[in-house]
Amino acid sequence: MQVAMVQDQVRVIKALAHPARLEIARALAEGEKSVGDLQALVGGDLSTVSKHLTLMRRAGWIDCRKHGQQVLYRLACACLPTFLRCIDEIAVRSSDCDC
Amino acid sequence: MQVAMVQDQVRVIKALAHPARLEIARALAEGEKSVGDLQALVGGDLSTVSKHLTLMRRAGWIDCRKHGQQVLYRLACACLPTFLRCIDEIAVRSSDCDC
DNA sequence: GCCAAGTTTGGCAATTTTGTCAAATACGAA
DNA sequence: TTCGTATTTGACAAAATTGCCAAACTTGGC
Repeated sequence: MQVAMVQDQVRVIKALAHPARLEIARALAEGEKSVGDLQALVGGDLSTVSKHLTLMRRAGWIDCRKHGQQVLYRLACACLPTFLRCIDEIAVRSSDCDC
Repeated sequence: MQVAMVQDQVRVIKALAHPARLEIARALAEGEKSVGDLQALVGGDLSTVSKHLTLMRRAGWIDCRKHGQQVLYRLACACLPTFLRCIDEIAVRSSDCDC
């Protein structure tokens, strides 16, 4: 496994390793949303949300398109549900016993 | 989705969001290994590797057992290959075009 | 008991990530 | 063009993560 490849993979993982970004990913799994829509969901400054989205887009998780004044974001990968199922499974198990 | 649950999920994701930890996970997918074995693989200080392993264990990705003076670590979840396949797919796609 | 090998823990500086404000940009409507 | 809404970018302080060293455990063999 090449170093550059591992770094890309880590960048992909880090892009979801944040509460707001994980919630954004879940929301986009249900359909396209604007930056404002997502801010209403996760809170915080609009510029913060915009930066989260840039990060996720650079990593490859999401795509965007312009629609009037808005920028609509949507999932770019079909494997998110599978990914989340795996995470959920482990999260439930680890919260049972934090020894 | 509850706040505590999201935090647990983020902890699980973060546990693989590091080059050394991702390589450790891949290595353990092939079988049990000691801390020393893993240090030989990823380099760095032994204590650093040990801390990575503690983090991954707390998150729920791995388990360990004592065997003489050694501590043998192994994967605790079956979904790692699925997880990695998803990450690889996105990593390959995003490295095509970093616009 | 004592020693050596293997591992973990505590402390701490260096680096990276995060969030907010202000300013800049993009676009449609009047 | 000018205005108003939507979004992005730059700068910077606060917070979290990382990696190394030294010291502390733990276990098996003598």
